[in-house]
Amino acid sequence: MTDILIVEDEKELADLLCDFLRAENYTVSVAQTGEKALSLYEKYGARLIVLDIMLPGMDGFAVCRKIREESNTPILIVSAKTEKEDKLNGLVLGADDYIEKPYDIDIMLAKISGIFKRRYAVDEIIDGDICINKVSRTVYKNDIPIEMTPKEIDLLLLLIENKGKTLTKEFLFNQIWGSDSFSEQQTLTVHIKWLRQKIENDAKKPLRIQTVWGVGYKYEGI
Amino acid sequence: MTDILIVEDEKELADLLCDFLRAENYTVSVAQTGEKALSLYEKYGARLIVLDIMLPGMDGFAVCRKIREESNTPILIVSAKTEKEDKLNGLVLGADDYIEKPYDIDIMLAKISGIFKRRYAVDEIIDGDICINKVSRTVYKNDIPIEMTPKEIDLLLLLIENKGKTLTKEFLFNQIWGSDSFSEQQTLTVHIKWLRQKIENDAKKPLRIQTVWGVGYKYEGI
DNA sequence: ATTTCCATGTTATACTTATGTCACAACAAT
DNA sequence: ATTGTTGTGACATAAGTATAACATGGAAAT
Repeated sequence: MTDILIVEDEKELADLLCDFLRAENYTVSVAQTGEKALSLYEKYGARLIVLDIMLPGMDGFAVCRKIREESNTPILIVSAKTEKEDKLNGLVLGADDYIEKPYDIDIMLAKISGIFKRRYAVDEIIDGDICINKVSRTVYKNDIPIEMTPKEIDLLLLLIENKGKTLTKEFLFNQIWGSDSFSEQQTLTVHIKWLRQKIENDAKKPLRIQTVWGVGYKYEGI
Repeated sequence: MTDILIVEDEKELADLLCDFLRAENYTVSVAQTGEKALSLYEKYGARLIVLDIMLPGMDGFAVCRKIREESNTPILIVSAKTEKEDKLNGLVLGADDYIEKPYDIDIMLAKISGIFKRRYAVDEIIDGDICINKVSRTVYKNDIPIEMTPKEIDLLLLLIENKGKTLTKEFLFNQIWGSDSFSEQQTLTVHIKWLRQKIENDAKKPLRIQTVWGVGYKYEGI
């Protein structure tokens, strides 16, 4: 499935947006007419549709209605018209958000990332033999539940949700303990140690939670 | 290094922006004149400069030019003038974006976060057979990971992100060690040496990190 | 009330790695 | 050749991290 389907007849504008989105690791496809959009959607689906209202032939409203007949795929309406009726019309039709042309590219990106977050946030994270359920806050290793203290889960989630990223000790500390906390430094390393004992196969040679010397820690996926 | 250096003579405006940015966890410093800005930049560096054009004394364009002489740090121009020439001037000078006064704070924040994403969330910098992953802070040569110390990575990044530009020893030193550091001179050359041993094909004839005699070093792309 | 238990912090110490310094060699520029 | 600058290797030290053992304080159990 494609992440984002852009429906826009101005090719340059579509391409520009496309570039920015791909730079943020979305997969993107572009349709220049409503008809094309529907057929692409039929064929490949999409997680989000960025839909210009003003289209040659079949207009954006019609596309929106058609898509809503069969799914709840989020739709972000783009329109050059500033009239209120459009805004209303779009949202009533089931669009999830609205942006006016000409738009600032950063605002557009922020809106899109917001929609993805709200709509596609996951509550189960799996990495190798580890599985974390964010809702129940339970951790399984090889399907066997592991007792975790709140702080441990917080720390693990923070690391695993930034898999591959090096997080500074300061950042980790502020996120878990709050920047106004008194305790420091060693507290973090001690908790890292406990976490390793629970999730690493060999706590002596941690593969998952790796030390980045002088900086912090990072979680490496398996 | 500071995240954002605001150059703005209207103190209230600067403070306001400053507060918003700090709330988003950027570190911020403010300069009210061009001269102050340059000296702050020399001393502490910055990841982004938000630069008002209309300044008492040395104007924004001059500041922009000066900074461009020694680095590629992104610059966001702020201007009350709406004339096109400004826009051009600013962008030609190498500014990365442009915003008009009075600006909407949300747009400003979106632009800034956009610049940070595009510029610093670039995971990978590739140059020939060298690949640096900034988020995980790992360096690969021919896909083989190379062990790097924090200072080495900092130094390499600073050089490679200003590819082709000669960075003075003083600038390099201030950026990596901080201008208040005691140690000096030889420390830098020693670190350069270590870096060369790790990334040059022939450490005796360094191609990437070139010595600019009497001035400093520059990274030459392959 | 008292005890027990457990998550969490703290501290001291061993250990590992990075960093800075120095003396001297090599080098470019004049 | 002389001078100032840069490169090098050996070494000392500083800084960061891991670990174990212990302290604390609140919640649950008795």
